Amino acid sequence: MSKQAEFAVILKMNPMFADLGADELQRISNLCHTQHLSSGEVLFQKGDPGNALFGVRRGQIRIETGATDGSRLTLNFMGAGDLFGEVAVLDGQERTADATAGEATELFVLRREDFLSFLEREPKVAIRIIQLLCQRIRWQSERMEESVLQPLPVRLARRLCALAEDFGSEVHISQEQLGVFVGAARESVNRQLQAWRKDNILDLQRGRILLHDLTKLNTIARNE
Amino acid sequence: MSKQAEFAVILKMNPMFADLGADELQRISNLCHTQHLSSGEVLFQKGDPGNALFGVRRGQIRIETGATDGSRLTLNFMGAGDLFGEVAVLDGQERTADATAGEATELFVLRREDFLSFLEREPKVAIRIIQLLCQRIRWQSERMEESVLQPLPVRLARRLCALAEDFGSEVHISQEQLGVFVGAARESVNRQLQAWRKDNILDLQRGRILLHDLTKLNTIARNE
DNA sequence: GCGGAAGTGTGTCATAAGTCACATAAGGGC
DNA sequence: GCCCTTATGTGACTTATGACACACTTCCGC
Repeated sequence: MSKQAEFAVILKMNPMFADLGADELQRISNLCHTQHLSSGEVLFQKGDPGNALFGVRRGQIRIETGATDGSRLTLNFMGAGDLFGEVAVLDGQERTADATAGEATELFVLRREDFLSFLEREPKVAIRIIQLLCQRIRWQSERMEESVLQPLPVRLARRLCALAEDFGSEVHISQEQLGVFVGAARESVNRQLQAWRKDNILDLQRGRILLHDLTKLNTIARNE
Repeated sequence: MSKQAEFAVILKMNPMFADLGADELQRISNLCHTQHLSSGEVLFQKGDPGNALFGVRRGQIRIETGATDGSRLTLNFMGAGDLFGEVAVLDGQERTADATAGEATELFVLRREDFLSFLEREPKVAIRIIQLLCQRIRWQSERMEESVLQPLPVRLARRLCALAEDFGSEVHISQEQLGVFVGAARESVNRQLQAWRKDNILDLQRGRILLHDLTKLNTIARNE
């Protein structure tokens, strides 16, 4: 499969591009480049202009933020097939976090200038993008109301399910970071995880969580 | 001032159109129509296709939702100069709430089909709109994290300040509805308002709140 | 293998906010 | 005026979660 075709597949998996036609996807894919990073190399830092969209071809990128106390907290992991910077490529605003390669990584790069001039030549695609952004705005505001008002177990279950999508049943994350993800204290996260461990829903090890029963976790996440 | 010029002024006041040039605003304004509603008349209902953007020229529109128990809760009031349906006009999705005229009302109407074909002819404006939507997405996600994690007094103060922008220092709203706005129980809202009344920040009457000290309220809203 | 750092487990306490249960008050229609 | 509905005020209780404190464990470098 050509590099471009591979990138098209990744785009297609992202909700933001999923509804575009094969034809349009292919023309966007033709704009892409690739970039290699060695482990630990910095892709961008907070404050850099957001001048591209990235797709992970292989390897891993960590999205992290330098906390005020000097410690670093990982906000997200992007693995093979993940796309990030969809918004930045469109509006060029500053990056709001740092991105570093967690291992040797190869990225697809779609540069802002290339994408914008493409949109200018293809107003129909631009309108399509507008509609997708609108969907995202709606989706966000639904989630906003819904999600944060949920009790901690629900938020935690949702996050774990989401992580399971990316990493399978063995999620490599500290309870501290999990707390940051769901907006809760580390101790509260720990207590909830302990409760689930007693119910054989999962198992705990230093720095990782083994998910045994995704089904139950999903039920909790739905909060029915 | 011509009808179109008046509409342009309203558009300009909305963050979504504020950064467009005078020239572009004027061309958009030229697409507008007007519509008259008598008091109590229904503008649209939940589930209707979102086929237009509206600006209130005079009068008042209530955005409300039929709760499952049959009672109606007002989610928002739109007064003269307010714009609503910015997202619907772009993506045409279903309305998520009902809109009714609270009094005799005259509206500016920008129809979806007119706006989209305008964007198709003017890809530069479309790209501009894309960037504005992106800003909104960023703004939303910042607020999402920030706002809902704030304690109730902060959320309440913010909402009251926002209402004061629209209605001046006499806000006509029930404590019940205020509770819905900030995602809190009516009783909690009442207790906080009572506390502020004791501090002479505001005064309470049946169905309305008199804001005496917006400055203090703003300080609380900033949560410093 | 020692020592420190980082991650984890748990008890105790404080607090914000929801829930329930009333009492009271203010308009509105007759 | 008189009732009825709706809005408001408040006390008592419960619960979820954060905050602090501290023990214990695992890993890693020297």
